[in-house]
Amino acid sequence: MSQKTRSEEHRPSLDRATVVQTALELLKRVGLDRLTTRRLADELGVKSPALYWHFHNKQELLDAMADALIRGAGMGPPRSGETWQQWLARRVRAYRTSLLTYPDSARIITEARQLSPAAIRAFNEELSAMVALGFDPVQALRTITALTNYVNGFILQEQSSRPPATPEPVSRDTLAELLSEEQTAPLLVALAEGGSPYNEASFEYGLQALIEGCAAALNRRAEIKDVSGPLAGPND
Amino acid sequence: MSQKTRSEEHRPSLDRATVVQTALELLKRVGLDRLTTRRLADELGVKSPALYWHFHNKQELLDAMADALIRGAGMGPPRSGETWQQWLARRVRAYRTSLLTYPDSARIITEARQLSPAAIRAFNEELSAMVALGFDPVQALRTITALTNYVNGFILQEQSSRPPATPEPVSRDTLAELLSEEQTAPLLVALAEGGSPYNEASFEYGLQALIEGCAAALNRRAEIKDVSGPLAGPND
DNA sequence: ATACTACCTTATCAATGATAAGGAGTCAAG
DNA sequence: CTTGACTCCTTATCATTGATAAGGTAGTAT
Repeated sequence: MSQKTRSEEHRPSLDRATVVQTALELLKRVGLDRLTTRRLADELGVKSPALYWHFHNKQELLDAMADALIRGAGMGPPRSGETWQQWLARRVRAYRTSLLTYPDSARIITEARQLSPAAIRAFNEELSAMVALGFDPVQALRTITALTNYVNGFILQEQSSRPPATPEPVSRDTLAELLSEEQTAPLLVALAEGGSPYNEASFEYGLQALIEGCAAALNRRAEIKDVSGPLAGPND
Repeated sequence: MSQKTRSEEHRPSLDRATVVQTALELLKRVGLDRLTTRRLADELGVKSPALYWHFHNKQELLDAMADALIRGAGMGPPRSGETWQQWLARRVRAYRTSLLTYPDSARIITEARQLSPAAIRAFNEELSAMVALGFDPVQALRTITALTNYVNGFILQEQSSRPPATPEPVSRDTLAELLSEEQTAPLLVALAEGGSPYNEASFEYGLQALIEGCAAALNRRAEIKDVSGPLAGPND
């Protein structure tokens, strides 16, 4: 009774995977606030209540979308010969690049309530790889957590300014007024010389800083361990 | 005609400041998704359309709330004798502590469309202080940006798991199952030894790493400048 | 008195997430 | 072949929520 050899015909037109896939495509075109259940149902050639057969509610669909976004964002083990710094930097860049192709993706991810077992397992795999590279588990988790929070925060801001509307929160002319005619206001100078705080260079700055800072913390701990007990792992 | 000596009576029961204040109190009690215009109006002893006299739409109210949250989150110049590392760390901690008293505050801030001139000016003040401490404007902006994005990302996750419901995304027992009985899974070990990735220690780890990494970048640039041209600013 | 402005109310929308009830197809058992 | 059950979708219908239109009331200015 549980083993159901489904015949070829009457294959249900929907399943979770296709719904999620279509939802992501729709998201890419119209953004999160126009991603309504009706519109998505239309896209699937179906009426909106049909979605509730496959998902308890919209949040569950959004969770599944978040999961798909994360899993499509290039998790994976380090390449051979890569330092963990190179690996994690590559991974974080891939994550950002991937998310930037979907508007509001960071919002969806940060508001997701829970991820799939598969995603959690993949995450655990990464921790294992880090441990293999010399991290202890707590540091590995905290390092990934820090990186993830940084990227999410960054992308969130990057995506919150609508592309068609304002490339920056406020136009530069308006800013000049606000800062009371001082053309030497550091904010104006910084924007003129460094561009938007949400460009590639700005992203790299924080990413490198974070990774470097984690490396420093890791080295300190390694030294301490070396002193207190020379049983430490592969610390080159 | 513009100078209106308002008589004592018939003082309008609402103004933006009180609406924002009441909205923040309501937020603290019920959270963002129950912060509806009707409920807020009730709280103010008024009918919901009255709000639209003071705010164009709900987003504008949320923007004002974001602004109030930011301005109440302890911006300010460094204390005398403080290194910029100490100053910024203190500032970021105060920001987090302050935001954590309001549920969903990070969501409100990251989704805000624009801040008030006052907030922008305050931000510019901070950049000025950083420049006075040896930053060039671009680095100052990028450093603050990085820190802000990290904190926002962190708090967002911290606040996304509902306090009454799940203290962690998944319970530890469930996790154990998911990770296929391996009690040595790094994720399990890390959680057991280091606690939730959204606790104080985890926050401090990333904060310190980020600040330290920025310091390293700053030092590198200072050295380069020292070599290429000794015209650099107040550099110790 | 008249007109004007500031501020709020009542009535009403449209959009959206969600549910209830039911129908059409498929399958297995008798 | 009929019956019942299960899967998956539809039609009808809600309740909630942000928002607007139109109007009223009280002061203020002319």
